[in-house]
This record gives sequence, structure tokens and C-alpha cells, in this order.
Amino acid sequence: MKAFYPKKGRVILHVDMNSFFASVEMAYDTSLKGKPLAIAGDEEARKGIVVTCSYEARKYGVKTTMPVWEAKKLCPTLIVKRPNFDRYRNASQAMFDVLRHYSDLVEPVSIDEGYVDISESFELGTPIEIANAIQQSLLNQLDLPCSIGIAPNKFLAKMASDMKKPLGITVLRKRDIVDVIWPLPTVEMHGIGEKTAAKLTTLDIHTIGDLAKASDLQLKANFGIRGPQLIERANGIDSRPVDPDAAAENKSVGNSVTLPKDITNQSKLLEILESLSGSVSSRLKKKGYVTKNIAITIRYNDRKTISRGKKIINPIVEAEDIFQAAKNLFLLNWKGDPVRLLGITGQDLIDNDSAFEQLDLFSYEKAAQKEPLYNAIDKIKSKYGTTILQKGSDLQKGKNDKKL
DNA sequence: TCTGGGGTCCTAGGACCC
DNA sequence: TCTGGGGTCCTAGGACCC
Repeated sequence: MKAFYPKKGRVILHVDMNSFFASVEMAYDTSLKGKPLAIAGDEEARKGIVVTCSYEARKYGVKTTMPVWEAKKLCPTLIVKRPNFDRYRNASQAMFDVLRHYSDLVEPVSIDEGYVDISESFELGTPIEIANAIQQSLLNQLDLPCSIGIAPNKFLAKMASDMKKPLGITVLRKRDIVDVIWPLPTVEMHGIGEKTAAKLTTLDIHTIGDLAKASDLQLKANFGIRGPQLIERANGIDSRPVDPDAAAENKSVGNSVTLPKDITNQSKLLEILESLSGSVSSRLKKKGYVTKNIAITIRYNDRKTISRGKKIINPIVEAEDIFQAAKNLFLLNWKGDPVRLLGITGQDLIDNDSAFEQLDLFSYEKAAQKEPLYNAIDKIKSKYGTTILQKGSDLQKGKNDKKL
């Protein structure tokens, strides 16, 4: 068995939970088992989109992102439940805890999938034995089914886990690529969507095999730096490591709402922005971030969507500050058209702890104004020692000079 | 009766500086 | 009077994924 995995080669698992939200609901309420179940938002509030559905529902042709009314037409016995994200987050936690039992190198990719590097886990068994053990543990302990791909790198592991659902275990070796991967249409490749596939078609590239043999130069000309990478992947080459910390740092935190009805009333729209500011603020605080860039998203009733953002000199996190920034952007860019969706995102995030290291004159003033001066200085002092104290009082003088 | 909400990464163009 | 090219930062939008 081990002969298939040369000593130096890596062994990567991609664990993909099967219709995760629906499975969690079934584990929670076993009477739902074996029934066509869809998780979807409120139809009345224009959120009636199938987020996930059980395999029983899929048999009727129900698919993710399908409007609920359409899903019900295909499957009249469909049970529709609202998503319960707390429940899914808890299940996800438990799921990754199980994975970490088999290796330290576990990289969560999303709420329901992750990579596990088991190159060093050989004492636990062969890769297939380990995959089996993981699948069984998840099933026995959490009542949750998954599919697992086994391969020498992330890309192939991801492709492999997709091949057998539900409850599959698929091994994909380098030498299998020609027979298994190359005949597939390009759109089946992870990282290629509808648009890219359509563009590839115009270049007479239809299958992943075509892509594997495509000209580096031609793809570079059409897709930029992404082009050569696509060719590499099509050839089964992917050296990205499994990084347990990859998901730890957020690049942005945002919230948005589709409104039950289009709104043209300015004060109502501002109210919504205010409430979004509150949720973005509390999520940032919870994660320990402050933000240096606020962006708003406006979707109009014709689905045209714009985003407008602005850098902020001194990082913010309080709901009022976020609201101020969002309100300014909104009033500057909204011309009175009916709005379908509003969103606020904080996008240059800084760790709250290190935020004080980035104090410039401006933000120092801000901090000094906001809390008792000694408090702000204490914070800096504990970071830099006493020398900064002197600097700090100089800054204070500077501020007063300027204001006068 | 259409089409959610949370993200990441990349690109392109303009401003600005040297 | 004419006129370069490189680099960086900022902003907006698009593609993709779950």
C-alpha cells in the first residue's frame, strides 16, 4: 500500500462534508432523515434561495441557488427549513476537532471543508485506512456524512473528493490524471467558473486535457498570471502547503442584507446602514480587529451593484464611526434609485493589539481624546517602554499648536 | 414569482512622486 | 517647450468559491 506513496511525496486529504447544512439538521432532528430537505431563506423577504439540500431533494432536480418556488415545483413534498448558522458553526468546530485527531496540519477552507496533510501520520495506518477512520468517526460521533479525496497535493485532493458523493473515498494519483481528469470539461476544474470556461472555449480549449497542453504564452495573454497556473493545475501540479493558520487572519469583515422590498426612502436606508454598522462593529470586536477602510455595497432593483470605499487614516471599530463612514459614502453616491441590497464591509483589518503600534499623530490625538490621556499613554507605554511617554507629550503639544 | 450572504484574489486605471 | 518611465497607493469591479 505504502509503495504508492514515495517517502518524500506528500499525502493530502480533502474532507468535504456532504450537503452540510441539511445533514446537520438531520442529525439534530432525525425524523428528517431520508426526506427531501432544503435549507433556504424566507421567500416573502426575497431570500428564498436553496442554500443546501439533501440528496433525496437532489433526486428531484433541486439544486443550490434555485428559488424555493421552483424547487417546490420540482419536488412538492420538499421540506424547507431556515438556516441556523450557530448550529452549523458548532458542528463545524466539532468536525475540525475530529480531523485534528489525525494530524496537526489541518487547514479549514470553509465551514464544511478542509485539507489534512497526513504525510507524517503513517503510524495511524495507510492513507485509505486513515480516510476511512475519519469518515467513520464523523459519522459515528456527529452523524455527519463526508466525502474524502486522497492525493499528493491540494488541487488533486479537492478534485478527488468531488468524484464520489455522498460518503465517497477517492484516491487520485498523478498517473491517474490523464484518464480521470483530462476528459472532464474545463468548468469542472476547481478555480474555473462559467466565465473562464466560456473564454477558454473561444480559444478552442474544451477539456482539462486541452488546457494541460495549451500554450503558456497564449494563456498568459488571455488570463494574466492566472494562465500559466491553470496549465499547471491541469497537469496536476500544485505545491501549496497545507497551512493550519491560513484561515486564522481575516482580510475583511462585512454584512449585507437584501431588503424585503426595494426602498427609496433615505431615512429608512440610513437606518439599515446603522444596523449593519452595528453588526460589522460587533463582529470586528469579537475577532479583535480594527479597520482602516470602510466600503459600502448598493444593489439596485435592476441588480446592478456598485461598491464604494474609502481609506481611513485612523483605524475604527465603534458602530458610530463605521456608520459615519458608511453614511458619507452612501450620501455621496446614492442618487435616489430604489435599493435592493445594502452592505458594509471593513477591509484593511489590523489586529487590535498591534493597532497602537501604528499610531501616527492623527490617531494618537484620537485615542487621547477618546479615553483619559493616561489610559492611552499606558497602552503605548506597555508596548514601547517609558521613552514613548516623552514623545507622547510632545505630540500633545503639537496637537494644541495646530488647533490654534 | 427568479436569482442570499459570507468571503478571497486579481486587474485596471488614475493620482502622485521621483 | 516638450516629455520618459518606474513605482506605489487607492479605488472599483469582476471572477470565483462555499
